[in-house]
Amino acid sequence: MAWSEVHKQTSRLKILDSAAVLFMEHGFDHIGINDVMQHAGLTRGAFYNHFSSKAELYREAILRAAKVSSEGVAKQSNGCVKTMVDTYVDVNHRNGTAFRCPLAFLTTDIHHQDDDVRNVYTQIFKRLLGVLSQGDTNTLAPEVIEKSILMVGSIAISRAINDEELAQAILKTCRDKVKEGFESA
Amino acid sequence: MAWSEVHKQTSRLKILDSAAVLFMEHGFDHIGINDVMQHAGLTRGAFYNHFSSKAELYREAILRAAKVSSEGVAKQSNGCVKTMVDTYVDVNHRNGTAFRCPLAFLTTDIHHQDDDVRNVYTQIFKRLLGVLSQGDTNTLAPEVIEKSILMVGSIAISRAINDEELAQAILKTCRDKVKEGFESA
DNA sequence: GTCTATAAAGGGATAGAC
DNA sequence: GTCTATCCCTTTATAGAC
Repeated sequence: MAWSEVHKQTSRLKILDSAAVLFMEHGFDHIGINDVMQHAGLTRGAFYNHFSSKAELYREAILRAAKVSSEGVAKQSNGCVKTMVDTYVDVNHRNGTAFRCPLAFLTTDIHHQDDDVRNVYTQIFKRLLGVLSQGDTNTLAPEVIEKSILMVGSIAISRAINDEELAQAILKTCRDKVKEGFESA
Repeated sequence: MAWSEVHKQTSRLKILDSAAVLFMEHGFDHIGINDVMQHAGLTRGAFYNHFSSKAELYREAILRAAKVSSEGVAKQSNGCVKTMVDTYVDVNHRNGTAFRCPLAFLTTDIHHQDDDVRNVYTQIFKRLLGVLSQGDTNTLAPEVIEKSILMVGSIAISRAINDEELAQAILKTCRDKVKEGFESA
């Protein structure tokens, strides 16, 4: 690959990483192209050499955030599902430290977006169902669905409310409930 | 009360009802003052005789939507908690027909707002905990928290995903789970 | 490939007539 | 109290120099 090609790919990834962090934290409408490019160390004009629109950036940023998020969880949990749940349903996730799962950070934002974005969200949710079903082919078993809603819902709702004590209680309760039935490492 | 006073209160309520519907359905950023006023049958210029800012309107609209929502649920359920859950965790709620609970429709929008808005959201959530605790003073019992997350989370997440079949499965599973332990009417 | 400059559109808020 | 007209700022997207 030529130098200019490498340079372009590097810039693209920087833009994508910045977008992933900023969109998850502040939502689609509160982040402009300018914010993303400044965070990436570039200027606004260069954006359209990498993405055709803000909407396209959003789609790719969600996938990027999901990748970073699932890799971050996997790294800490070493394949143990109970530890994975502990890492996901945690105050550090709620506060946006380390990683930010788009399922929980963008829940209601997604409903206002077009079908392309909603498809991406749906695919990521189905991946979570796959992980929770633990090899069982029935990803729609009641326990699997219930646990997925508790995981995503507890993070999303604990982020919305303005009461630290209640937020902590929500996280602890849901964390314990989701871990029920999984084998210890 | 003088005629002009009555007129003003009538206009104010029309604005508030329009704002409640539009904000719940499309979110804070996708609805302008103009949209709200047109929906209410008025023009933009008249808005600031009733509210001092868009943010103030948002706070009041959330409270209004919560009131409409809880009254709508109560009306259909006649005091029976199981029926209340059936009405709330339903595809008609998911699709925004009839009523729209701000807890589930604005979950991630709220995190981006100021403390006043987040306080309102938190108070509404605590009211739900009170209803689910059924007179028991311990609104932070694990079952109460768990049920509240399943109710709000199932509506919020089923609205985000783009797969009708999965959405229906989520609603049915969570509805059944939340009803466990409550007495039939 | 990245920069500066600018076009074009949208929306919050205010002024003043009636 | 409600209307029309307007100010002003933000933001997406494009044009053209280097």
